[in-house]
Amino acid sequence: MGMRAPMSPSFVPCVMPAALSPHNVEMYRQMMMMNGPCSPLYGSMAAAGMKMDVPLTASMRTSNPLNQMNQMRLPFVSSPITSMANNMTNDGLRRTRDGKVKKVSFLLQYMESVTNYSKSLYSIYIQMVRLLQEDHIKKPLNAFMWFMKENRPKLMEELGYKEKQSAELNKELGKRWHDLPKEEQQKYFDMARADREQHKAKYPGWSARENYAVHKRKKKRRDKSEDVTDMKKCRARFGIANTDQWCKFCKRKKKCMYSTYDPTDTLSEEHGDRTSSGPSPLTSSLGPSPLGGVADHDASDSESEVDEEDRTLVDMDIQEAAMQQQAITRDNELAAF
DNA sequence: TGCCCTTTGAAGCTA
DNA sequence: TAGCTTCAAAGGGCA
Repeated sequence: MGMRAPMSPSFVPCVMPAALSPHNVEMYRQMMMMNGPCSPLYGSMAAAGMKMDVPLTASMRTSNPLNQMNQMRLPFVSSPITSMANNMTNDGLRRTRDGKVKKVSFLLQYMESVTNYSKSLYSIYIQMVRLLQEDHIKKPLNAFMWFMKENRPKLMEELGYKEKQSAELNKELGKRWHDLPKEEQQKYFDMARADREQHKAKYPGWSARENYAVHKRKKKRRDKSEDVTDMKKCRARFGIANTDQWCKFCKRKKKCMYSTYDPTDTLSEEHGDRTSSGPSPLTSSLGPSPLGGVADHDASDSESEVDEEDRTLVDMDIQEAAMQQQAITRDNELAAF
C-alpha cells in the first residue's frame, strides 16, 4: 500500500508553523503524558509509528513517550506532493554522512526554513498528521475471513460467479464453512490466532474500539436501525386504542415481536420470510425467536388466544392511557384559562 | 464516490 | 454476564 500525501500543498504552509510552535509541541507532550502510554491516543501514535516501520521498542511503553520518540528513526516521507515540490525546485540538495548528495523532501526544506529543525519535532508532527488524516489499523482477520480470503477466488472460478454479486458468493462460502470438517476449520482458527497474536505484538496499544464508528456507513446503518426500532413496537405502531392489531407478544406484555425484524420488509411481515436480510448468527442461535410468531401474526391470530389475565392487563393499559389523556386535556384547559 | 449486501467470528459496548 | 453491535474481506449494484 503506497503512502498517501499527508497534506495538501496549501495545507503545508498554513499548518506547519502552527503545528510546530512551542505551544503546540508542549500541548502534544502534555496530551500524551496525561493520557499515559496505554491511552488510545498513545496507542494510535505508537501504532502509526509501527506502520511506518519506525522501530518502537518495549521501552517506549514506559517513561516519557516524547523522549522515546526522539530516538525514532526519521521516517522517509514520500508522496505525490513532496515529489511535486522536489520537481519544482532545484534547491534542497544535501550532503549525507557518507558524502553523497541527496535531494531532501519539500517538507524537510520547509522545516529548515521555518523552524529550528529537529528530528523529534518533525517525527511528532508527521505522526500527528498521519494519526489525524489517514491511519486506520484494521482488525486482524478471524477464521472465517481467512477461509473466505483463501477460497473465494477458487469458488469464483469453480462456479463462474464472476457475474454474480459478492454477497451471493459469501452465502455460498458460509455454507461451505459449515460443511467444512472440524479439522479443516481448525487450520483457519490457527491462522486467525496467529494473526491476532502478530497484530497484538505489532500494535500493542491498539484496540478494536478505535475503529468503531469511523466509517459513515456503519453509523448510518446504526442510526437507521435505531429509528426503525422505535417504530416497531405495537403500542407505537397501532396505538393504545387498537390493541386488537397488536402482536400476541405485546398483548401478553412480552417483548414485541417487531423489535427483531424490519417492518419495512413487507415480505417478512406477510410471510415470515427473512431471506432478504437473513437472521443474524446471534438471533438464529437463540432458539425460538419472536420471529417465529410472525407467521402467527395474521387474521388467524384470534382474540381467543388471549387469556383472561392478558385481557385484564390490556384493559388496564387502555384505562391508564385514557386517564393520561384526561390529565393532558385538563392541563391544556387550565393553561388556556 | 461511497454505502449496501452477505457471510462468521472476535471484540467492544450496554444494561 | 447475556445480548447486542461493529468491523474485518470482497466486489458488483445502486443512488
